[in-house]
Amino acid sequence: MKEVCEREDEHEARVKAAIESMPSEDKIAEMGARFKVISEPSRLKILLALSGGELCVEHIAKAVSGQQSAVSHQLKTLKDNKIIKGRRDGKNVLYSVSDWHVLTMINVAKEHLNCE
Amino acid sequence: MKEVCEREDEHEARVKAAIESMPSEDKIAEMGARFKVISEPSRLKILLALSGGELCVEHIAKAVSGQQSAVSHQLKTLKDNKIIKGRRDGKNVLYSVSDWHVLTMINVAKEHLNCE
DNA sequence: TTATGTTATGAATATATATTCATATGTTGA
DNA sequence: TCAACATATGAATATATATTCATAACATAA
Repeated sequence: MKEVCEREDEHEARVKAAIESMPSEDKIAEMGARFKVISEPSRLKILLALSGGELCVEHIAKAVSGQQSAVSHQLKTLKDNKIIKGRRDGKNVLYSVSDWHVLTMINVAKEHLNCE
Repeated sequence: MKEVCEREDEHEARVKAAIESMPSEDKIAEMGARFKVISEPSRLKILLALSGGELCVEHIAKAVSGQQSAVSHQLKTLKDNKIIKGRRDGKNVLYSVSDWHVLTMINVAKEHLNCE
């Protein structure tokens, strides 16, 4: 086995541990997909808006100053990735955050920003 | 003011609150950038590998089964976004996660996945 | 059923960015 | 200074996806 750096033993053990505990490609892809969905500013704004409670599409659009069509596309993406859920209420569909994990992550990210 | 849906008062109050507490465009862009950087599977793998401690570039490449050049590009992106930091150690550069917030987010995401 | 209001979606365009290859830069020891 | 190794980077290509416009689908009330 070729020596890679000055700290071969220490690093080699970590590489081994990393490989063994590395989630499957599928799991990683799914985790990444969640982060990616949250990462887009337009969707992040929607989530921040929804953190106060459920809203209908037009009200979401008002809250984020976006167009109906764009917001609807974004809502679909968020829903497909199980970040939010929707329920019909008469003519409207009311959306809300589906999981506290999402809000936790967003709050940790906010905190991260403030720590600098 | 035009009525938007059946729950006008409730929603209107939330829209107002959302707009008032909405972070600046810059802050949102920065938060989004962080999530985006973490979202790419190749970079997520690197972070998972680094969660066990610092590693040099070639060992990172081994841990994630990636090529040196690609890994180096990814490391630069992670570093530019303050997700990781590097320190020189002789011929090598050792990288490590720069902030517990990052690991917290990743762990919350893992948990989120397992809850389904 | 029709008119109206609300939300969703298909297609096109524009933009962003991950990866690769080739090569440059930087570090150490002889 | 030179040789060998480790890491970084520029440019090109390929791919992904956000937004817009136009329109479809759905729900309600009359």
